[in-house]
Amino acid sequence: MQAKAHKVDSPPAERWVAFAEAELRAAGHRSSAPRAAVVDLIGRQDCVLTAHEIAEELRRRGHGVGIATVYRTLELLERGKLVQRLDVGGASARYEPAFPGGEHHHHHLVCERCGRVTPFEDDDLERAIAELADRLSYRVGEHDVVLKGSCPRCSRVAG
Amino acid sequence: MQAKAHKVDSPPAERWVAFAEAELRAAGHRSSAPRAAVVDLIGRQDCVLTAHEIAEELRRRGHGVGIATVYRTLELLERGKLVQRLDVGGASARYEPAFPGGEHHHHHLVCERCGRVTPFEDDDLERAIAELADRLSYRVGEHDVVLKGSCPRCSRVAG
DNA sequence: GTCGATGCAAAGAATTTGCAGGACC
DNA sequence: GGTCCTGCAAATTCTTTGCATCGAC
Repeated sequence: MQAKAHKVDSPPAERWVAFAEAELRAAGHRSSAPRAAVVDLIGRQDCVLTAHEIAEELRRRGHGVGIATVYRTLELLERGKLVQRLDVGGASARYEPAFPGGEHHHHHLVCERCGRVTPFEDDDLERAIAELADRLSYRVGEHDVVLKGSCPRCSRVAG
Repeated sequence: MQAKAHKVDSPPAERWVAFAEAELRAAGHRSSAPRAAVVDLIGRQDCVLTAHEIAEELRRRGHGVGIATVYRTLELLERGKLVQRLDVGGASARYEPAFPGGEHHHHHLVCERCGRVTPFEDDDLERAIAELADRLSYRVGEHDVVLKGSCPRCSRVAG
């Protein structure tokens, strides 16, 4: 339960991609190669991505997609709760696949030195948040806790 | 412990303002009216403010301060750990006074409907985070948990 | 054939930076 | 009087939007 506790079991990419495409279709959207490429990339990445990173990676793979299309697709996915948007404090927002019913729900640690984003799950934290929400008479929705700190590697190197 | 649990005791503004000014001075910075106005406003506000809000409020009070100066002052304060920067998901960053030694440490709830930001404290959450950090062999620094949801008022109005 | 989707480029918004002049010590 | 600070405006970066064109259904 030490250094590898941060490794959340990798989400079933294929399942999410199929699900997301079906949802978009069901919502009355047409299918298209650029959009499919974006959805596919998001589903297969294990780390959170920025819009720029998505566009860049697709270009590298030869399927150049306009940055506007990337943003429009992300907005669509976010509205359908198919992706989770993260604000980890950098200039740009990051996105990751979201599963229905809160499956694979997790949070993130951000290393302030190297910028690495590490997912984690924790039942105690979840419970604390739930009790908290009751007490505050606040309805907490799809919360995402972003903790900032220094990852093991960076802590070792520089205090 | 119900609807008013979100009211954290208001921070001692005067004390923070004096402390921040002393720290800046000690760090070798000169004093100036614009910078003092920014520090003073941050210290007296009970809610988190954006750079734009700070500039706007100061202009309203007749002490127009250039937006660049506001940003430069905020950066200075942030580097000295005199303010805490918050990314609550909007377009712009928000800032609030920070006290030495983690005094008045708290977190925030953000209402996704009305945008209101509400501070809260919670020992259980704090404990869960501390244990978590150990287990992950991650060194968690000045963490700030931002929970998003729907505040009591908005929940009552619209489901 | 209609209407949504795309890509480019322009528009916007937030933040940073260059620079000339002014203020502090 | 030298150096730091300020304000303006230009530059950057991220994101959104207008519009003509293309493609799915």
